[in-house]
Amino acid sequence: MSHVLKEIIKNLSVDCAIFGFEKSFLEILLIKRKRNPEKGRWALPGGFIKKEELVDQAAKRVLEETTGITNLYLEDVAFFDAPERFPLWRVFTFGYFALVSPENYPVHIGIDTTDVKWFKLNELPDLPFDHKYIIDTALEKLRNRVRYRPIGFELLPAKFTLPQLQHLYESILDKKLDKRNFRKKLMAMNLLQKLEEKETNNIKRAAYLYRFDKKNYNKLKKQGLIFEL
Amino acid sequence: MSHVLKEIIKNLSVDCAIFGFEKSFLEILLIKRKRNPEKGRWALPGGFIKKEELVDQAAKRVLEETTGITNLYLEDVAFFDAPERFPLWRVFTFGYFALVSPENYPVHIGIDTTDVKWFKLNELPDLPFDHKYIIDTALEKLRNRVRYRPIGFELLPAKFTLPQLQHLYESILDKKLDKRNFRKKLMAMNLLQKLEEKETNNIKRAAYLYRFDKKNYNKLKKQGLIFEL
DNA sequence: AGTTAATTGTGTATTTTATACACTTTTTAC
DNA sequence: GTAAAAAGTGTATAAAATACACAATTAACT
Repeated sequence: MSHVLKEIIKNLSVDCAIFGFEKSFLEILLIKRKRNPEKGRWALPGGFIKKEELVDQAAKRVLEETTGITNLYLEDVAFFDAPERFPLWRVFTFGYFALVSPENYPVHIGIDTTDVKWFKLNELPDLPFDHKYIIDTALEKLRNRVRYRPIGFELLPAKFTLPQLQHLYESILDKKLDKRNFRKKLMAMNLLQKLEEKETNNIKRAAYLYRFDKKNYNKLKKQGLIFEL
Repeated sequence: MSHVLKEIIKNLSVDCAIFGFEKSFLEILLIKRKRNPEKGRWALPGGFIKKEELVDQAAKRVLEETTGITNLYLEDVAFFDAPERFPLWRVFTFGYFALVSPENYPVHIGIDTTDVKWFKLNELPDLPFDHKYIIDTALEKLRNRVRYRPIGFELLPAKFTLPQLQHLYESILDKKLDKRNFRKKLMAMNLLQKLEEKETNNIKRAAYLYRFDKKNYNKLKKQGLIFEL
């Protein structure tokens, strides 16, 4: 690797808001900072952009370096430019987000990091910089998305129940949905396969498991009817 | 003005795609560059961000300095980060856009500029850097907007005809609309006032003039049903 | 074993919104 | 005065979103 490739751009960074859907709850991935400023605090995975790097690439690299997550499609959310957002000098940051099934993306502790953990969205610790604001902005984007795209289907756990899925949508949209209408719309998309199995370890009545129907999804995608998250 | 306020950030700029709607056509405002690189060519109004400045402010300032347009609400489109987009060194740029009625925003030749002119979108000159791509991206954003917001109502000329307005929508969406359905939807919004006057200087049958009903617009806006462009 | 409580699962009727579609009126140019 | 171009106008149909209630399953409790 050449010297140039290692050089960073000191006034540009990326921060990643990785949302996870686990057991009906919407979560977010945070890292514990190894260095100052804000050493020891939980924060979004982030880092500086390098001299010859595209911002998208920087986001992927930074996420991998800090959390071990690789091969994830990250989407641009917005830029954050408040002059005092970083205390030492002025840093503009690009916010990125993704929605994943945590079981598909095992994490490990990376560089500049002393811990990595999923937090339920309503149990967030106090975050440094403008990271809470970045998360809120990313959530806002997720909410807009979910209205007109079958979001997150590729990112679900292999098997899931409809109540879980509805719970995910309700978490994202922050409102109750009608069970029958939700299912009707889902079924109309023709993207789910009902399995014979039911969930285990449940209290009360067990729900049927479904899996995502990749074949149909790819067919629709070819026709341009569905877009990648 | 302090020294710091004048200092620029050499690797960050803004470029403004200002769309105008004049006599049924969608146009864009370009400036002729006074300096190298690309001296003498038509390009988007743009310039570097200053050390203590928000990006939104930079966009407003740059637009005013180069074209004389003041007091215009500009909206962020996207960032552009291709390493070779600026030939001399690496510059990230933030694209901004607005949709205006040119008659409400008279232009004059500003700094670093030898000319300012509105160009019809289908009669664009060859543009330097990635400016054509920035315009296409801004148009894409405009197209998405127009679907679920009564775009541009505040920005129309004081008096306009429905065929003109329909033409605007058709230009943005790049497709024909049904006259009756278009009017039905418009009228349902309750945002237009029909005037007694008709347009002049016309060939064939003259169309009635309408004006934008600000009172109703503000009422709806207070209820959160309408958002600023 | 029977009862209670929690959760899953299922269909229809109504309202709202979007779409398709054709002729008359006005005005200018010839 | 007639031909040509554009403005103006309403209804019927299809599609999509919404509102709504009860029976089935299972675990926990007595």
